[in-house]
Amino acid sequence: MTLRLYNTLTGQLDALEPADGKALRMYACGPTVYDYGHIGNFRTFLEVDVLRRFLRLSGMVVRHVKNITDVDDKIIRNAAVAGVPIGEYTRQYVDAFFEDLESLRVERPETIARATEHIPQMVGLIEKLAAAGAAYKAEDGSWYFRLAAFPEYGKLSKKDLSGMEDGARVDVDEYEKDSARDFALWKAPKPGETSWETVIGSGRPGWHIECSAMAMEYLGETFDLHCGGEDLMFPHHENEIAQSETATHKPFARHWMHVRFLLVDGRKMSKSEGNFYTPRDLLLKGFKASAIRLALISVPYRHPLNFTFDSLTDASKAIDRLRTFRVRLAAGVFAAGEHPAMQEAAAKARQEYLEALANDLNTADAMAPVFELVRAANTAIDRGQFFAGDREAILPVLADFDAVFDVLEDRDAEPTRRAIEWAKATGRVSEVAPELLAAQSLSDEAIEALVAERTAAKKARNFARADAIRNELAEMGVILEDSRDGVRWKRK
RNA sequence: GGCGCGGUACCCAAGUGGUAAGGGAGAGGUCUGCAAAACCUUUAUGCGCCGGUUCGAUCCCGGCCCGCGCCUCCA
Repeated sequence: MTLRLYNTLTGQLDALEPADGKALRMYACGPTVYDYGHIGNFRTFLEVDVLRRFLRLSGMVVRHVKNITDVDDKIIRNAAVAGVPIGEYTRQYVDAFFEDLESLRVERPETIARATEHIPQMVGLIEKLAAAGAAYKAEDGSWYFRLAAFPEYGKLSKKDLSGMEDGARVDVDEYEKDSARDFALWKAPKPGETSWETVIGSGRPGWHIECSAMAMEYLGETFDLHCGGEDLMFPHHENEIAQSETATHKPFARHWMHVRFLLVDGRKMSKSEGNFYTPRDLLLKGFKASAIRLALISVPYRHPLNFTFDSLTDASKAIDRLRTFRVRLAAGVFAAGEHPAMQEAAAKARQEYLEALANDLNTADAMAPVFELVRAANTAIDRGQFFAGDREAILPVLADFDAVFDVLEDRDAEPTRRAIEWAKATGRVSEVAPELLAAQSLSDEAIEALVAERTAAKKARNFARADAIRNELAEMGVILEDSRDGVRWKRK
């Protein structure tokens, strides 16, 4: 099914297809690793994950490049304060980033490109711009892009900068620019700063140049899709377009996708507002990784997402409903045959699910038919009108759902365990929810033993003892469900 | 000031020019030793407010109110 995706460049829904008819080449702006990623960052990465997963579910081959900005002013400053080389400083955050992506089950792109490993490509691009007269070197050795060289500047963000007077907002640090809006391609080092010796001089790359250089390195001068958070639209992406298209005289990305911001309690998340959360913070509070994932992707990417703790609780319960249903299907014993109505319901749900996603990745709309199918199937099972063939019709629908949403399999213990380990290692144990520590201390074997004891007590009609065990487990965050096929338990 | 977005039930949140998906929560019921899970019933004559277009508007147009984002580093 062809995805119709909003294209910032054209302002409309455009079909997203590989220009070469083979593989969809996409570039997504990744993190600047000067600190732990927060849920706002991860919303963007998760939405891009939804995109690539849907494309793959549709049978498309995807070549996805994600960059890691491992050199910039903040990194240099923070590393200097810590008294370590920038590579050492960023390593902890790069590692943490990948760990968080794994916790949130974000698929790994085909290529991860680190800025510090592509300095020659960036220098090459700057030389090319210089040769074309679009880049110039300032007295201190910094290089700037001459905005006047690219008349189409502003076409992505629809900004008309013609009225902007030169010098109206001159940054005092950048007095050497020819024009106030010219942006840095290469920054000359201040004393003691990390720098590279290159043919264009000593220094470090400006931010925008890395994405142009790396995207072209792996995807070619023109590629299919460029993604990022809405804040990157201007000036970052606009600058990428300017420098890339000036250098190649070819369109840079054909399609641009921008993920809207996540808000917390209706406000932009920021450290100073005190509403700033990382996935780790939430795991330590006792929220499951799968709930974080679902909460962050269940609102379509083009709408602002208002994050609240309630949204996590809601997501967690929704996941429980789906997981419980799947276990019921898997564990149930059904007679051979099938029910026409159920078969039809499954086919309809799958169709509606795929159509919703194909319509600009409307995840909220996509979930509805899946839940409707769950209810229909539960009802049929309750009434004994559900057959083995119906299960076979429904399981693929759940599989398609999970190919994108990826929350049905319970893999929540590991991210939580990792977060607790991290908290212990970094002196944050006080931030760990007490019930989480209690639950962690209870092994699966210990739970099984208590469940067995309770079952025995029930058989002896010693309900007081049975209930006592159930309550004890409940306090440790373990929920029991009696069923005809035996007792099921799960961690809350 | 410029650009843009949103205001749908108790909460979250889709959606369509023809009469409001889904999730969570609440209430009542079925089932159960009791629970849990599941199911059934129930919860917006209403989609910020006021006009207009239309046979008909939550959805189109205009005005207004409220909230938010970007325009500077930022996912």
